[in-house]
Amino acid sequence: MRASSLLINTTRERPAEAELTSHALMLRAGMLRQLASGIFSWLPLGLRTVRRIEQIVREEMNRAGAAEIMMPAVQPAELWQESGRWQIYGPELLRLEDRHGRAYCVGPTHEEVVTDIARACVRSWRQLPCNLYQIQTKFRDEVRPRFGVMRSREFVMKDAYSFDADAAGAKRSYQIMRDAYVRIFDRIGLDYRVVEADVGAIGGSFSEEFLALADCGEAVIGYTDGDYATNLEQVPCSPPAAAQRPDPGEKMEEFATPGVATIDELDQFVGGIDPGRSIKTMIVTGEAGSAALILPGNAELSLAKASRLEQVGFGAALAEDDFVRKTVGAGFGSLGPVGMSLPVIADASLASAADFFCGANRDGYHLRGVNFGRDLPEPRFADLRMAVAGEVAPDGRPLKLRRGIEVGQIFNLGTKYSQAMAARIEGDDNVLRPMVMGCYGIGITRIVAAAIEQFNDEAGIVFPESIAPFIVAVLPLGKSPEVMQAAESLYAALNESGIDCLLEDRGLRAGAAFADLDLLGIPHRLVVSERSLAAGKVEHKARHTGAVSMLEMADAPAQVRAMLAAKKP
RNA sequence: CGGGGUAUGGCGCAGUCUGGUAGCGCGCCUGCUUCGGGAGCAGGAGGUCGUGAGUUCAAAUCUCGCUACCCCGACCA
Repeated sequence: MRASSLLINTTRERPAEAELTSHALMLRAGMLRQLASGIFSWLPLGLRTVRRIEQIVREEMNRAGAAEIMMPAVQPAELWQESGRWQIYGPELLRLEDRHGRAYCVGPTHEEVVTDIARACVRSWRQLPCNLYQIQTKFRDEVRPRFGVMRSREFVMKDAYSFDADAAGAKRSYQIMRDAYVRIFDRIGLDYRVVEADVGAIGGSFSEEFLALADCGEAVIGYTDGDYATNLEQVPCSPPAAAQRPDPGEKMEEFATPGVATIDELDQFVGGIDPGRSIKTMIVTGEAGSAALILPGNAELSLAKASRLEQVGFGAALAEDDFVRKTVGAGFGSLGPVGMSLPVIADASLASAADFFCGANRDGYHLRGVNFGRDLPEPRFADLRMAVAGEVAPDGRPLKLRRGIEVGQIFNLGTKYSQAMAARIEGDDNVLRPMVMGCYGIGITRIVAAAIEQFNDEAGIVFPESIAPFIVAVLPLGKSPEVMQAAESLYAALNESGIDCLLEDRGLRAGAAFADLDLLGIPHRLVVSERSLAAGKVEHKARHTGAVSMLEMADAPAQVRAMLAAKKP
């Protein structure tokens, strides 16, 4: 392509609305334009990178035996009512009506539609396993979109769905997808980790996330120098050293703590509490009900772990202020397990706690000298807290933390949707059973942002060859016909040899052209000038390393090809 | 949904307190000179100042309402 036809629109200044480096660079490079909150247009350069990512994904999905389909973005409410999600999905689902007053939604995901296809089209177990995928625009009405395409409302996703006759088959399909994902992210060149993840509301038995490492990521990975890596909220905490619980040494007494609402304030107020002896109480509500969870004052609650409690159930969230006030009779900051009407579940690390401090369930008061078994019933203990850096991970090594951007997630779904929507198949034993499903997502547009977050420098984007909008840019310097002619034929030769090439034909001055090409992140730059042309050569510069070398003009396409080939694994 | 902020040309901003000619930088157009790391000079185009009402002789500026966008929090298969 010629730069003159690409509507290249770079800016020197960093746009005010961009928080993240990647977002700012995408806007500066003219890849993207925001239309409304969380809704973007992709401009020619940006779209080329999107398409290159799609192509890698498509090739690997096809290689893995998945078949591409295209499902509608707008979906009838009936299907969602059938799966039950019309009621439970919440405001993130964009709902609308057609002219006849019939209800629809803009698809945030496609389990319902694909299950409908499978139940109609899969007629024999002999057609299984079956894996259908699409690359398509999704819409999720996020409360607060942010960080450009990192968390947008409309985005491009590859979603795949596998159907198997039984659990063993589903497990094989899952593994095939997992392998495909590893190939995809390796080919793109992202620095990423595969971590065990929460199955969340989508249900199912097992899930892993693919996280691109980046400080701006919203997920935290707990990992070790060994193979261990899990989403932090799922990392099992090392069991407490089996200390004997000391006998109660103090009498329980209530004392006034005006204005004290946090553990830190309590600590200050009392004048220093042993970390193990202050307890915080959090009221959590999920699908199954509410419970009072107590944790050491310095620990953080994992809502994912709370969701696994039978008393709480899926979707655990901190209870509303009103609910707490009505149930307990006190507000946040004065809650405690003594005399609590809700089930009390204690973090395992509290098993040996004695003579502790906690809220009194009366505003402005706390209790001291509280002991399990004496002042309140012996609670049930469970692993509730978020693991912290340095503690012993399940593989015995010290736990480390790193942030990551979720670029893919794969689920073993089980029969949640096939059961609800009667997507059944008769086995070779003449018994009708729901198909066992898996679903597999990749955030195509989010990968663009994640990659730029990983690959940039002061001058701009440093795209890997895998997803760069162009592999090579040919830049003629000077206006002589000879230079233009040489640049044109070099451009043609490169294209002919199958290398995606940009001809920088906008007639920019050298400095401006260099700056633009650096900003756009094109991996290889070939400069044709009168100087080099006189020697029959062309100057090559690698964006990644900055290394400059002179190539024989006639030989340049072959040499560039060789450089590309050398990098392939 | 709670808290904070912003809205002036394609982009970044000043002007608002103290009402009176809409301004600067980048970019864009024309010309001349220049031409290997964002050139110089000269000339020029482009804005119903988010929106609706009000106050006033007069509103970007003051008052009230609305909307959009950004940030923090909550939320997020």
